[in-house]
Amino acid sequence: MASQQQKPFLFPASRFYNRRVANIQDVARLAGVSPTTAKRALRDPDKLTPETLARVQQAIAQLGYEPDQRAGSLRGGQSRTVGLVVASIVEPFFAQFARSAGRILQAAGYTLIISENEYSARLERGELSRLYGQRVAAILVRPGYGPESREYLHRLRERGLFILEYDYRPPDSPFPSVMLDNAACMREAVAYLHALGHTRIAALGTYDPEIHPEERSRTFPEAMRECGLSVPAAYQRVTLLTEDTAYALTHELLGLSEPPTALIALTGTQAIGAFRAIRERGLHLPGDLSLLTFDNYPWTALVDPPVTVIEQPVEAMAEAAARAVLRALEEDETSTAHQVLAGRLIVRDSCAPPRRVGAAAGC
Amino acid sequence: MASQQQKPFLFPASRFYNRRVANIQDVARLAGVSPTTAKRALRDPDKLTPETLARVQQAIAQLGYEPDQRAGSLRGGQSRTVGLVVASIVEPFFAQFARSAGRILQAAGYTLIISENEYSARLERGELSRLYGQRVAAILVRPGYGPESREYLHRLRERGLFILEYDYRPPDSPFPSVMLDNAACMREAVAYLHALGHTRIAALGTYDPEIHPEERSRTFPEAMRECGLSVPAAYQRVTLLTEDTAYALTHELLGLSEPPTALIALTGTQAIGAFRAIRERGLHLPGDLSLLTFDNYPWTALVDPPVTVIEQPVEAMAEAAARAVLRALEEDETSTAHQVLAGRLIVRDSCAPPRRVGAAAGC
DNA sequence: ATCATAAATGGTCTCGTGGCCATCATTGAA
DNA sequence: TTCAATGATGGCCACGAGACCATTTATGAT
Repeated sequence: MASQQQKPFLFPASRFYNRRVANIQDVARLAGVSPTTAKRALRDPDKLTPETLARVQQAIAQLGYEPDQRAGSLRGGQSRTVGLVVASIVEPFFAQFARSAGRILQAAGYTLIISENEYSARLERGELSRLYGQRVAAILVRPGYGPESREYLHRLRERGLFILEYDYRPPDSPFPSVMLDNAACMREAVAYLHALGHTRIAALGTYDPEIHPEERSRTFPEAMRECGLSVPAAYQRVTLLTEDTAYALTHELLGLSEPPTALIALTGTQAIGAFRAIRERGLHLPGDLSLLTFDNYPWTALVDPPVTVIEQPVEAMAEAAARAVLRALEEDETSTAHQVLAGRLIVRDSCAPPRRVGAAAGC
Repeated sequence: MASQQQKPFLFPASRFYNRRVANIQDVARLAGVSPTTAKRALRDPDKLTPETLARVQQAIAQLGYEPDQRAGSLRGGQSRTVGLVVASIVEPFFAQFARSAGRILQAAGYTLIISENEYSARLERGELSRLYGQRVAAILVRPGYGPESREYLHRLRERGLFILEYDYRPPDSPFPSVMLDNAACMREAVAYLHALGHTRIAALGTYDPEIHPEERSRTFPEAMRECGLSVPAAYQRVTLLTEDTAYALTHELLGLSEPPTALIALTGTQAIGAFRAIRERGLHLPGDLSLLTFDNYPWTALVDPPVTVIEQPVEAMAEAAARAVLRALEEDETSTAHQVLAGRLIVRDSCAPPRRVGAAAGC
């Protein structure tokens, strides 16, 4: 036991009396070498004679020494830490994304710090600050709605952080991104429903630049137009990506005098709300109504009928994002690429031709 | 623009040329005060004359200065960072736990670092090391199975970290803990099924000290005994808490010559596997079989029939855990309390009296 | 006017590690 | 024997903020 008397330093909190943790100096002292030599045992061991190396390693083992990452990163400016901002960690899409991205980054020696913005740029602003306080080297962000964090993201980039947006990308955002091909997915969804004979189709959420600027909502009317359809004004209602608002909106839409015959939920969470509302109204899928949703969550295959979904390549998206981070941090490659990944329509049993066929048909 | 020429220091990575981030010295220089005074503008502003304060604040705003948390924590030994080890972040129980605990800790100025152990102490060991490398002040851990991390947890405690276990607690573990009252929940579940007339009840997983040391499995036979029932040897099969193993086990159990009339899934994820297997065998709930599961996940209310569940007070558990951390870190209160929280049986429609009533009945 | 007191401000060291340069020892060749 | 080259090791400072003590300045009482 060396180390104890050398310095009479007391930590502020009484809990830490006697709790000094071994550092590289203690290791060096115990091994009878200089701190520099001790460090080399960790960083480039071949530079030491086998005997010295063994002695230092013995000391490390004896003291249970483990380097302090904070101190190590202090000099370089950034830490081997990456921030991940998700909208909501309880949303499986984000949980899976976090897991996949985290694994890749960890394998490369980075630690992920996750935070939530609840789809709000205002909350995001605070989270970004916290992450910057930790001097993360990069931030993967699913941007929240609103302008409150945009300027700050730019400032972070100027400070040397690598910023990447995923899942959502504000208009004209200059940051590299990893996105689902929302337009193509929406086209495929609409085309599929149209082919079944639907003309009165509603998406759970209409585009709104402030409240609901989602690409899926924006491209829905375009996809409809491509099939020669249009979205009735009564169906155009702004909502959020939460279960409750989707539930309320579904009730509203199905209460119309000319209700939609097919519903497209934009996320798996929305689909839960829609599903609840549909059941409450005593409607049966797919006879009374067709339902299609983004996100291939486990439960969608479990309910009756199993729900037709558009599956997102979550792992591939997370991997693309993580690899972009590694390229930027380790190879200095400041790409500004916008990666777009394809989704996949998985047809199950929640969609069928509409009951009472109206005027339009064919395509 | 001060700061540029003062030091000709170049960061190792070329990306950081010219990217020096403002520190408190830069602020002080710009405001024309000493670094100490500049710091005080942040920590105890009342100690400054209003004019000086304003000048420093102006400088802070102009430079966009934000303190480096790493440097700040270096001196004190620990950082304002807390590690959270979950088994799997895609399991909603853990995602919710992480969210709730994270919010409380963040509100108190801490940052949460999440990592996964996949129910394995071996993997956990590595994650703990990573967390310790960041010098987290505390670790909330859902322990993985196996001995590989126990000694290390003790060492971390000796180094001053506050360790708390939640959701699972190895036998004789000395660390404070926050647990569901698994025994009571299991008793209630078994009593409920028994009251419906079931005698052939199986839990999805039998206690095994190495592979499956879950309290729920351990207390299941006890709960059965209290109702005068016993668990047939054929039902006693060791499994894991994953969907696939639960799926396989359900198939096995239902393939027996005397299959159980009621199944208890130990987690929501297990329930998904069980549900799939039940459906594949063409069995109908609750007529052919009763199913009851831990975890009140959203989908359990959505499927047909809605599944009877035991709800865990996830938020309360997370809050209890987070508060324990804050008490330990801020008030120096090293409690070793084992908190146990009650679950709640939510009866829905997946349980009914068994079809062909065998010998036993009543209770 | 003088001194005591408190308020405001500054100086200096610490934390643990990484990077760079200096030093010392050893070896082999001229 | 001397010199150069190489290998092994050590010294020193930077990083950014916190803690503590020292110093300067203002205030008020005697």
